[in-house]
Amino acid sequence: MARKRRVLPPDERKREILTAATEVFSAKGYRVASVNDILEAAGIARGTFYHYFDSKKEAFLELIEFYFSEFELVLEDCHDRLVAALDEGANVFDAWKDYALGVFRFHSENPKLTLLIYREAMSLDEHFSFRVDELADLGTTWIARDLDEMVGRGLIKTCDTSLIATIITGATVFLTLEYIVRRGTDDLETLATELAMNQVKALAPIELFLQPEGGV
Amino acid sequence: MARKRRVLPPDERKREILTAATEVFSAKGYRVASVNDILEAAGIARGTFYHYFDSKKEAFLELIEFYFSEFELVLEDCHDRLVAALDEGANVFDAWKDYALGVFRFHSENPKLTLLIYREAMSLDEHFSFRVDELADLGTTWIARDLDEMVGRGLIKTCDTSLIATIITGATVFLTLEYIVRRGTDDLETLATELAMNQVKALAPIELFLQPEGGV
Amino acid sequence: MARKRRVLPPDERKREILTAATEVFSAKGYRVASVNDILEAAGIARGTFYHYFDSKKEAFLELIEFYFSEFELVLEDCHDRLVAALDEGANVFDAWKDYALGVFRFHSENPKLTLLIYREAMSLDEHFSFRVDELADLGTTWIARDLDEMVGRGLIKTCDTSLIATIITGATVFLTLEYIVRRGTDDLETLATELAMNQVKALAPIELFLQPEGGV
Amino acid sequence: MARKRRVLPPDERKREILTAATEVFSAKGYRVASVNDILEAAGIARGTFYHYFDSKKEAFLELIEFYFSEFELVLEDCHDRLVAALDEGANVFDAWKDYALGVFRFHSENPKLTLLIYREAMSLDEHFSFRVDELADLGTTWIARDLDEMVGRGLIKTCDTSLIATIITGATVFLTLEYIVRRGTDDLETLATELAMNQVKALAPIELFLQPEGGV
DNA sequence: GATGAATGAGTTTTCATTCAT
DNA sequence: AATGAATGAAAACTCATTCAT
Repeated sequence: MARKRRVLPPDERKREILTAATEVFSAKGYRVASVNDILEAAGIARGTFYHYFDSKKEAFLELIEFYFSEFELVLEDCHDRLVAALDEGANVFDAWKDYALGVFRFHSENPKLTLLIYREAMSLDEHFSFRVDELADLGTTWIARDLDEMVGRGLIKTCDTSLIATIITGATVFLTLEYIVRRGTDDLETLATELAMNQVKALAPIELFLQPEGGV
Repeated sequence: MARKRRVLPPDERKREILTAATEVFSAKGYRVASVNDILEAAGIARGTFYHYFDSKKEAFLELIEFYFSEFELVLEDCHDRLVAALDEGANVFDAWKDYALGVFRFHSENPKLTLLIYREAMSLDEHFSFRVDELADLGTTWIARDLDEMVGRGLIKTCDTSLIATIITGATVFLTLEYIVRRGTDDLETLATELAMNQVKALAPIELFLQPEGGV
Repeated sequence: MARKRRVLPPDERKREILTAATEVFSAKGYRVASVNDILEAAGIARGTFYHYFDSKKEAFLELIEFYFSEFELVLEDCHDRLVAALDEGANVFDAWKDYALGVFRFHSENPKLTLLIYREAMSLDEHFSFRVDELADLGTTWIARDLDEMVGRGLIKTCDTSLIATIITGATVFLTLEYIVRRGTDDLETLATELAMNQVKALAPIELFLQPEGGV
Repeated sequence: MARKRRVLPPDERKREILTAATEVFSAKGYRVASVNDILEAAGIARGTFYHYFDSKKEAFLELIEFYFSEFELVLEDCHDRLVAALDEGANVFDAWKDYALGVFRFHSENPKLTLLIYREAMSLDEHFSFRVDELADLGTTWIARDLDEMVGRGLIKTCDTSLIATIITGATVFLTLEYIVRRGTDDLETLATELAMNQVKALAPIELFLQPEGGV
């Protein structure tokens, strides 16, 4: 009675399902998206899904884990390049812009997954909160570490790097969601330039320009 | 087995239910939270809930609408005070800090509601997306308008105010969620100072301190 | 806190409620009609309804009982007049037409109640079936009795009077519902004439007119 | 506790459910019958019901549609046979009796469905009224058409065929419900004979036997 | 491996009825 | 008498998961 039996190498089939799941989860959110939606999107039968995943949740977690591991690699790479650049005496702006570009590029290559992650990150579903807390911290932690590095080198002023990291993370996330995910812009260069410039100025070690009384 | 019948004036009872609903929705999210959870939290019977609200969704929407209307008032007030301050020749930093303080204070007074809103705002549940898009724009729009105002007065440099507004919104939201909602800090003053300082510097009209080539 | 307290003599208030109930029940049917609908139609509060009736069902039964007792009176009266007419040597047609007219007139004066009764009579709700069976039989029984009377007098042919009574009841009910209730006709005279003529011919004692073979 | 899993071909299972639904709906009426009742009657789990029908209402509509389409076929067939018989010079009584027999036989084969339909037809539930109006008209329309045919051929007297059709429909419905559905009689022959005889006499073109004034 | 019919726990919602005021 | 807030049993429906084929 089976409609069609498309036999596929396990890995390929699994990837197909995960792609469909990304689509569906990012479009509807974890809760609203039903296994049915995924079946339809993937063009498979009910049983097939459960052959590859123990549950809807597990499929979702696999996507999250993928994002996490990839993003961590990106952050690691960005960090390495930042340190290398600073070691070579590059200016802060260029180094920082390069950093931002790396982050934006990663999200630009995975817009659906990005949307899915940030949605669910905020929604703090009891079942995922353990991972989600990590996510909230992941970017902030790396950035704070790199800010400390730069403060240590005297490239930026002494400051509450943790708080500034939160500011930068928020700015980055919102730019990503608004410009990359929502508007689908390709001009990551400009985005990175603006963000880097903004923070480089804000954190510049020289304080001359601010007069206590009167206009700036 | 029967619960004691607690008769209350309608307004009071409704407020009770909405408070319980805020608690529950912010703890679990709209989808996961069940009407049952609300009943328990509010200590009422099933019928009582439906006596005051046509549906779970309607109760939720009432909370959202409350946040929106209140927040809009706050933004309006902040704007008015900003313009007044600038008219009186106050410096940009003080004016901006005051602005940020207003926003932080509002969220500090409604941490549960704030969490709830930002969660659901991001989770983009099909049913609320119409409101959610507004939310994303609400802050950004007001801020962009005020940035334009300041650019016009020559108080900050000419820039893509819409993009900068996105940065500021992101920074504000993340600070709010991390420091006010999550850590429950009371020191809004410091938060506002840091945020204002950060952006006032970043947007200062004088460019002396940043050399195009070479270290900062 | 009470909106308005319209104090009324008990009987009048009760009649008001029953009128509203008739309206509502006939418009929606017993099951679909809610106590709420009745409250709205009667312009009273919840408690007031339950002050006069123990339950929705009881209010409904009161309407049914009213119909039954009134209709029984009508049938009794019709029967008496039929016998009297026959005693006086009136022709069957005139007597029968008069009979039908009585029945039609009663329903014409209570169209809402009639609709309500026939609806619910058929719907055989477990709770009312005991009454409903009676209703189904009420008309049929009386008619069968009067047919027997006429057979006895040799005014109509010998026949299965119970079966014929069913036919006549069905015809009467359908004419009532279609012409009186649905179309709201006032011309009961024609209706009665047609029905009487139809049955008087069908039951005429002379059989001449039907040739075994060929057309009628 | 778990019920044994009975796997069945979809068509068979669906038929099972519809049969159970007919049973339940005809016994309790659409409103009072619960999905639970159907589950019990069909020996299936809740989910199975909703696997085959989107809602209780849809299952009910499917039954209604089945009745309608089948009954229409019966009426069409009866009509064709009536015309054929008349063309061949058969007498009105035989032709008409055959007609009635067709209708009775159909209902005799589906007594539960018949009861269900007439119940709900009268109960005019808001959700089904659209279909119900059709039902009321379906029989009447076909009969009126066939009466016109016979009037045209001079086989019966000129008359208000629409009104007479209402009479015949009412008579037929009541005979069906009382004798076939309620008493479960098998003797459709007698029923058809009586009904046909009744109306053939009533509508005979010859008027000799009835004197306008005076006894019959 | 693949299929999809079957399951049932869990949810939202309705509404007749009760009872404190 | 009259009010309407409060109750909760019962109903419809959802959907992740299981399992016979």
